Amino acid sequence: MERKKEEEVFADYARRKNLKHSVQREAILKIFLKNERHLTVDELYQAAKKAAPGIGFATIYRTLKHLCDSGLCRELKCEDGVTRYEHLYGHSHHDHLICTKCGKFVEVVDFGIEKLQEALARKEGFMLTKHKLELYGLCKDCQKE
Amino acid sequence: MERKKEEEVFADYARRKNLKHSVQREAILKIFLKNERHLTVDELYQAAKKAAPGIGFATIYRTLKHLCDSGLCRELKCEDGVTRYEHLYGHSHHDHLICTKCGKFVEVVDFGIEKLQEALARKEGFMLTKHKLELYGLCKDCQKE
DNA sequence: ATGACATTGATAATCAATATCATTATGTAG
DNA sequence: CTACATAATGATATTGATTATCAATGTCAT
Repeated sequence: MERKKEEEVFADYARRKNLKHSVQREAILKIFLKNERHLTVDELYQAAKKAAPGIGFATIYRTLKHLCDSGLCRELKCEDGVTRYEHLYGHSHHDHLICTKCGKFVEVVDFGIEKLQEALARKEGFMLTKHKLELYGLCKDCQKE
Repeated sequence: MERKKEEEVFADYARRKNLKHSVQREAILKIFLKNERHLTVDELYQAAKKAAPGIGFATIYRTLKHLCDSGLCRELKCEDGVTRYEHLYGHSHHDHLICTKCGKFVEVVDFGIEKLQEALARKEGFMLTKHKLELYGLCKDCQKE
């Protein structure tokens, strides 16, 4: 039972949605797939301009929407006001550990925390659908300076 | 060792900053203090208009900035894109349990979770400074419908 | 009452994200 | 290959939230 590759997932989505090909979208997709980092719209735009000069922000936003719809990508509204995009497909649920100095993002999970969250919600009569946990601090390297 | 009242905290701040009085700011302050709920800018604006007709959004924003500076208030950027303002003074750290249907906000704390967060961060070499935990789901009432 | 200066509201400006729209590109059917 | 339907693009306008600007007004110590 092998998992489909991200490229395939998007190809399926494109077929379902009757999307046509375009160098711009392919460029953006390629950049997104090559980067496991959490990219901002601007970073994506800067990188895409190299492969497809003249590309506009609208196309970046449009393509990101497609990526999210297809299940490959997830929008992350960060505390600093910047919106970042992370890989979703094949990534199980996780939270984020974020360095407030260098901006490093680390994906973390703790089943203990997850369990306690459930218990906490139940105690208040809530039925949980999702949660968002972001831990901010200084990473090992940034503590030295 | 009694704790100062919120009114006093703001008065001290105003003195420090050489703020002058104004009916508008006093109206906003009064509304904020009377409401323990998590208010949006618009709710505050609507309420303030009754006490000070002709008041502008700029004044709401300016006053909220003062309230935050003074330590009475905290800005909360929620997942739904709406910015809310909550009471900070005298409120120890807490997280939020949010109903995605009716918008109810419940303040919660769980020391177990806090401990595990610390441990998790330590394991990754991070020194935590703050965190943000939001639990989304349906509250008891909204589950019935 | 006066002068220094904080405050206000209207308005313009900014910033991220969306919508509009004429032009261009893609792909399928002949 | 051509034609046609339609998706995609980029420029530009628009929106919504927030901030900056500025002339007019309010506050307050003297």
